[in-house]
Amino acid sequence: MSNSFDDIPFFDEEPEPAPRKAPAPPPAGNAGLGIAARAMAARDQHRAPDYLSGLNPEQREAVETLDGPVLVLAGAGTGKTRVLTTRIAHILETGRAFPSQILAVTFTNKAAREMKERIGVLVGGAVEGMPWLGTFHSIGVKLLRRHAELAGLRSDFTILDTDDVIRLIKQLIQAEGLDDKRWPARQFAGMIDTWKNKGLLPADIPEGDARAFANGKGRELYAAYQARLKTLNACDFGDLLLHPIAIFRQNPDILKDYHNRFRYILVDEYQDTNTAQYMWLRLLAQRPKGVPQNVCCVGDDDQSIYGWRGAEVDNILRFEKDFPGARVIKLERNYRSTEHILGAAGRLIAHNEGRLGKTLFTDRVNPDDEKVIVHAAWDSEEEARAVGEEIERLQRGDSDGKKHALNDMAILVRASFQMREFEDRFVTLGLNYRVIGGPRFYERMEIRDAMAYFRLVCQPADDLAFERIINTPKRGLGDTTVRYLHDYARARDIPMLQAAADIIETDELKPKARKALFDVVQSFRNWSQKLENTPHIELSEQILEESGYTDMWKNDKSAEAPGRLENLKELIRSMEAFESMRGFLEHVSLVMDAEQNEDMDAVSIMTLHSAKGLEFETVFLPGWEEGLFPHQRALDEGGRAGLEEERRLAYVGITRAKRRCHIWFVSNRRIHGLWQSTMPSRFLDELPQMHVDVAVADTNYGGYGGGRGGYGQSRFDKADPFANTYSTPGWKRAQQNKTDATRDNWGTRSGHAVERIGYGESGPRSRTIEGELVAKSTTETPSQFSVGDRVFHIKFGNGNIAAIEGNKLTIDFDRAGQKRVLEGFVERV
DNA sequence: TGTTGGTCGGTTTTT
DNA sequence: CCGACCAACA
Repeated sequence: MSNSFDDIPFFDEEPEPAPRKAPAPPPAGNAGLGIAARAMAARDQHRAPDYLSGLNPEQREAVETLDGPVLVLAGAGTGKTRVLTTRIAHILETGRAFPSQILAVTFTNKAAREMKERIGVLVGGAVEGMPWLGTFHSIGVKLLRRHAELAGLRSDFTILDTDDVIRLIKQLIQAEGLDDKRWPARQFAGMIDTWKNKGLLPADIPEGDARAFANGKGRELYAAYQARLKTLNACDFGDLLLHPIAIFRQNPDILKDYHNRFRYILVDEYQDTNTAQYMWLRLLAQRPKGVPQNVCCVGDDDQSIYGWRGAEVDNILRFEKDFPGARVIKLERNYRSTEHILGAAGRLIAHNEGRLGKTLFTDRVNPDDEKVIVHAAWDSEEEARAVGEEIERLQRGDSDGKKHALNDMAILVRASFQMREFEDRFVTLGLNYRVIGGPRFYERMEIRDAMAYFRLVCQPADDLAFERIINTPKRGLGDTTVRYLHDYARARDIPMLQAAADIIETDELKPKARKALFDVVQSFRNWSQKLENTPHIELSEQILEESGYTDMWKNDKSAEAPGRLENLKELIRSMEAFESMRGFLEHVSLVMDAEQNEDMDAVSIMTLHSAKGLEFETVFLPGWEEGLFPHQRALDEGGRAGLEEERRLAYVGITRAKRRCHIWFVSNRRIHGLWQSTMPSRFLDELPQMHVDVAVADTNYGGYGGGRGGYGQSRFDKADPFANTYSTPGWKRAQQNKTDATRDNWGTRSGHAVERIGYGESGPRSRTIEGELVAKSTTETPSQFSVGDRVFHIKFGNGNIAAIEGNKLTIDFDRAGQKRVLEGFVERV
């Protein structure tokens, strides 16, 4: 069957687009001093081009320093994207390079899309001429399609998603005769990912890593995985970077071609690059001595929040070493936030060591600007309720007479489980919200199934797609048949679809299975033939109809079925934007997200991680408690570095706010089903008092607790409401360790609306302070309580102990019903 | 082949 | 405590 890839143009077959306004093509060989001089002259003599006006001096320097390496340290809200896009426009307008000679790399597809749009606006018109603007991965695919054979692949290779990868690894683990329960495929997929992020091939992985998995067979398993990918004519995401790196290293002539091609290289979000990306970049950016390395990296070390998935902040920290003579430009003038927000964020991030050091400032100071407000709530339910009320207040315009749009507000959480409470609350309030992130369109089961059909039509060797849909819908081709097919194919080193075609010629299978398989094979033959001459939309619909896939969902009576059918329609609709089925598949494998509905006015709820790069008038930051934020695991696993990354996350959160930033913490949170008392986040102590207000009693204290010790005014009555809470060993140590860093905080902390419920002496909840673990001490000491004891709990009131397991008590409360709580939080009455 | 019960884990996510 | 996922069943 023909499997040509003619519809994907290779770069050197594209006609060179003429520069839009540039008078002459770039001079070959030298760095174009003549043009530079002319551009400078043009700038000095005439009015600067429109696109340069309105840039501040630093931005302008970043745009106009075209020769040699440049590092732009762009703080939050300092116009980073503007610099990047204007710089590209400037390169084009001064005729220094054709659009196809600029390599511009982003991390997300969204960023790439936005950059394209904005360059289009600046240069006036479409930017189709920028074929090398994209994510590391999409550019990687392009390179790899061009040189696939050098990586042992054909140019029509498939890109596997995580789901495929896990299934494949599982097969390999089982094939090795290993227990896939003991050695989970998911975990190994994670290990491979980590290795590939570091640019490590099977031969390169540390011996320790290799031994740590699959009875010491880690390395073999990784090698087997790579081999299997090759036979499948497939690669995973990591390979999109690693294969090009290997190709460049082994073929200096090819690398040289690209050196000649890419006159200018730009990298966005440089602080998020991992080692593999760094290696890739260095290969492309390096130049013989004397030839300027026109590489411009833009980033912010203070916003590096992806260390846990392999990003190396170090890449940005050592830029000047890597590219000698680099010009380093700091953008510190912030156009987004009020002085209070910048002041709070700046003081917080100053607690990190090992930063390049920037201080954001603004001179648009307004005495009416609200300080950052810290609120205390009793528990997460009250937190959600109070945030909901604040949102409604803003919406109505109570406080300042202005009615605020929900679109201008966001709730940024540390962990996604926090979202639920807000969603619940907003549903009851009838408040529109949208969750950003979460499960994505192309990850839905029905979409993946449909895509598997399309993949198999385009790429008959895609065994993973074959196995996914061969019995979906049910065709009576169960495990036994599939395994037989699998073994048959592996033994002869042919694709399973081919194996199926062979087998139906024999009488190996039972008549029923044979008939079913025959039908499927026929169908695929039919569809593959139509691939070249039938419009892809029509063919796709046909495939889903004829395969019985849509019928399967039509006959499904479950509640989700109609939604799934709707998604399938949406899938077909989204294909219209593409020229061919292959083009569509490529897009989807790289761009996993679908557009969000922006029309509705709604509050956004998302994690801090997905908020990077966004901005909102008002930002709510709930859950600032030790253990949650900074997250306990970040501290346990990352120590000081982990803490600093958490702090950067907090910095990212605060700097998302343009005008209003409300931070919340609660005293009680249910973690793994147990009610736990929590301490306010240390980050709160790191905020400067002069930019922060503490909201006093701004919530309705409903709930339990009745009578005695109830949550209300009384909690402020105590001479020192922190006496109990802050008597844990960890806290004491933190007090001793206090440096000048905390001196400018809120001093005595007493006006602070908090009370803890730690009655018992340092309960079972010691924490980590400054990266030092004070163990999550669950030391099993015999309980001081017995079943039947009458006890009091500050949240739930009085009750009787029904059961005791270690330090966990099950208590029948008079008013709150049965709850499980840690014994440190109750006292005998 | 679909249901059920039992176990395990429970931060962040792109491509 | 709750949900996802997997193995054992009817």
